[in-house]
Amino acid sequence: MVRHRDVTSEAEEMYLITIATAIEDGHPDPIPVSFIADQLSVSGVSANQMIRKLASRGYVVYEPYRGVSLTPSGGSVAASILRSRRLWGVFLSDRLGLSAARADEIACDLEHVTPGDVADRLSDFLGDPMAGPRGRAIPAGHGAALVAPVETLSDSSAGTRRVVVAVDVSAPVAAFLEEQGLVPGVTVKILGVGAEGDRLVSVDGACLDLDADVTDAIAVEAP
Amino acid sequence: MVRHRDVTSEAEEMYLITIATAIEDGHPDPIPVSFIADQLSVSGVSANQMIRKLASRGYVVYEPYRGVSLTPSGGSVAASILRSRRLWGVFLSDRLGLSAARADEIACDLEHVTPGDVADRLSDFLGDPMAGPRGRAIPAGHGAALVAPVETLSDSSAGTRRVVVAVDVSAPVAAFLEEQGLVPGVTVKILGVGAEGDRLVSVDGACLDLDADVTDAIAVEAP
DNA sequence: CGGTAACATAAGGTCCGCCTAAACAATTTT
DNA sequence: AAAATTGTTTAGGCGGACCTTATGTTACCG
Repeated sequence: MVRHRDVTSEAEEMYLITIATAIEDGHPDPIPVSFIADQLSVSGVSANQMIRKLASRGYVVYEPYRGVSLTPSGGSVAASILRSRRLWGVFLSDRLGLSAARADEIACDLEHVTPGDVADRLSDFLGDPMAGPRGRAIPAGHGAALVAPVETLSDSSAGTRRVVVAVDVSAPVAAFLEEQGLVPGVTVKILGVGAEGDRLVSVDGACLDLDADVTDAIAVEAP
Repeated sequence: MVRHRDVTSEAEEMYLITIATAIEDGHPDPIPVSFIADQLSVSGVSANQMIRKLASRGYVVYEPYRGVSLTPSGGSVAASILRSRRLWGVFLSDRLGLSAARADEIACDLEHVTPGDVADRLSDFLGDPMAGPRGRAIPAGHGAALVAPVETLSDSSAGTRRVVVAVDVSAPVAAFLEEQGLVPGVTVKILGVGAEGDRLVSVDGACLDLDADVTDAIAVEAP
C-alpha cells in the first residue's frame, strides 16, 4: 500500500519539474539555483544540496555559479510527471468542475502518485487532450519531448571531445567511474575505439578503457 | 505546491484506516496493535509508537495489551479517507479500465491527497456510487458513518461512571486536563452537576470541577 | 582592477517515520 | 504455578528533506 517511490522522491520530482517548466517558459538554459529555490520556497542552501544530489544521480548537470540543466533522463522524468499533472488538471477542471487554480493545486499532488500507464489511460479517457487547463502542452506518453535524442559514448568516434551528461549505471560501476573523475559535467576525449567496441577515453588527463556496455550507458553531448 | 498535510500525515492516515477497515471487517473492537503492525508491515515497536502518538492526539483510544479503537474524530478522518479511496477505486476501474487490484493500489496513494470537497465532486461525477470496486461501502461525505453518536461528559448525570474517549479542546486546556489525569482511556465518576451545568468529577481519586464548555468537549462512553 | 553582491559550501540542527536490541510486563499454556 | 509466548517500553540509530549560521568563492560593474 504505502508507496515506495520508483526512483525519485516527491521532493526530487518537484525540483525536476521546476527546472523543466522554467525551460518551457523560455528561461535561458542553465537555470540559476536561486530561481529554483525561489519557486519551491526553500532556502538556497537546501536547493543547492538537492541539486547536487540530483546531479550525482545523473538527472541534472550542475555548473556552479551558472545554473542547472536537465539531462535526458531528468528531462524524461520531468516530462512524464508534467504529463500526469496536466492530464489531471484537465480532468479536475473539465470533468469535476474545479477552478483552474484549485485543479492545479490538486493535480500537483496527484502527479506524484500516477504511474505512466495510468496517465496513458487517463489521457485516453479524456480524449487525448493536447494541452492542460492553462494551455501548456501535455508531453507525449512515450519518452522524449523536452529531450533531444541521446548520444552515448558508444556513438562518439575516436578523436572527438564530449561532455558527459548522464551516467546511468549500477552503483558499483558508478562508484568506479566517479573515482576516475568520469562524472556528469566533465569533458572527455575519445582516444581510441577497440575491436570489441571498447573505448579508450581520457578524463582529467587520466586514461581509461571502457567496455562497450559501459560506454552505452554514458550519455554525452558535443562540447 | 508541496503538501503541508492538514492535520494528519500520510502515515498517520494509514494507521487510522487500517483500524477502520479492521473494524469494518468485523474484527472484535479493540484491534490489537500487532495486527495493525502486520497490516502495515512495520515493526511492533513502530506501530506502538505511532499509536501512542495518535492516542495523544485524540484519534484513538489505546488500552495496552488489549488494543486500539477509534475515537469519533479518528473515525471521521478514516471515513473520509476511505471515501476518497473507494471513489477513486470506482473511477480507476470503471472509467479507466484498471484491474481491481491495480485500482486499489493507485487509489491508496490518491486518497491521501484528495480533499473532501474534491471527493464530493468525484462522487457526483461518478453518479454517487454506493460501493467501491470490492463491494465495500463508500462512507458518506458529511461526517458520521463508522461512528456512533457521541456522548459527552455534559450528557452524563451525577453518580455515573464513564470512560473518556476523546478530548477535543484547545492546547492549554488539553494540557491542564492531562495534568489532572483526564485523558482518553481513563474512567471518571461524575460526582455532581452544578447549577450552571458545571460538573464535579473524580479522576484517579482526585476531584475537579469542570465548566460546561469543557465537559461539552469531552467524549465519553459507558464503561 | 578592485570591491560588493550574489552564490557556494561546510557544519550543525530539527522533525518525521522507521528500524534493532534489550529489558520488562502481561497473558496464555501446559 | 511455572514456563512459554506475546506485547510493551526504553534507548539508540538511520535516512530524507528541510533549516540556519557562518565562511569561502566567483562574477560582474563601476
